[in-house]
Amino acid sequence: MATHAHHHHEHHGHDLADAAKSALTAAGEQWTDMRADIFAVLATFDKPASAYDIADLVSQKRGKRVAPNSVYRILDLFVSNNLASRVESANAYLANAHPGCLHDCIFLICDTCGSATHIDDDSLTGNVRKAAEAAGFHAVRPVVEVRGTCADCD
Amino acid sequence: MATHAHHHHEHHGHDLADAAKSALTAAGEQWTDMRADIFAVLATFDKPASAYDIADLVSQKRGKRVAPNSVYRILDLFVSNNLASRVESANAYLANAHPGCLHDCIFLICDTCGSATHIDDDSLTGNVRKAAEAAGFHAVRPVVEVRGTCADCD
DNA sequence: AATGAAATGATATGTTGTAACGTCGGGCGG
DNA sequence: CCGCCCGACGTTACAACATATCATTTCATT
Repeated sequence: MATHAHHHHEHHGHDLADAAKSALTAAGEQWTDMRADIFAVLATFDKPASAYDIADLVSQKRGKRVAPNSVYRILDLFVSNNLASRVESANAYLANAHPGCLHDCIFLICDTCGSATHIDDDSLTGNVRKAAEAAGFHAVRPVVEVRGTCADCD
Repeated sequence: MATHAHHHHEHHGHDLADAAKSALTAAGEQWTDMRADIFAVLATFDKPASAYDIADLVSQKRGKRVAPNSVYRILDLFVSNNLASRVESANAYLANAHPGCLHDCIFLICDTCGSATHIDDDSLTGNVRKAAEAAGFHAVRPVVEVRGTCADCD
């Protein structure tokens, strides 16, 4: 079973945006309007959002075209600072519900409805890292994702 | 430590192509020239190969353009029949060294040299599946990949 | 205001993946 | 042998994802 010593808030809505802002500014980065808008849009998704999805919605919201380019830049920044994660098997991104708190994330992606849920299991991802190190590999970023069907779609 | 009860041959070269052919025909699929060529090319890579890489090389080999389209079709077939795996975090494919033998694979991908090594640890991937099921998720395909640096590049 | 650094915009292009439909050839019933 | 069907492959077009390059804006600092 999963055991991790610390406690998480799961932030939501405005609260989440605040936490994101705090985490980013704490890292010495700016919290600009553009970044706020992109984070806000990303946070509305319950499934992984592609950079182009986000670009479209932010463009609407601003009444002015925002190029994918800009979105990618900011998503990369978010990922670097744990405000968001990239879901590799979906070429898409998810807002992190507890920004500033570092984990190796595990994602469960439903192939039917597309929703993704996030679980933490540090012992499990720790074992993944250990297995890699045992093979003489220096693990930097474990990618643990599970494709399947969620409880609702079963 | 990893434990798995059965034993693997690690096939190589012609031996590997033979094993692939056997596995595919055993599944009721045909082993055509095109499929043989694509498998052969894929097997020459020690790092994940993109469909386009493969298309280029097979085109050379045949002296006639082979469209990515065709390559994807055949790669999908290979993946379905465990002759190859898709490396999600690299958008690329690897030949499976022991075709016909079903595992949840773990890949270690070096961000420096691009090489990928494959390890099996059924207890580990089993735990990933268990963690997913515990969350009410029906796991079909675990994706466990580790980005980092290999022993040679350290 | 002038400067310089960071953020964003604009444009182009590269890479990855799929859809739709046409053609070829081998097996099979007639 | 003939016509038919079906699986494999070809061709073209396009959709989706991602990055490169350079210009412009913004804004804190001087």
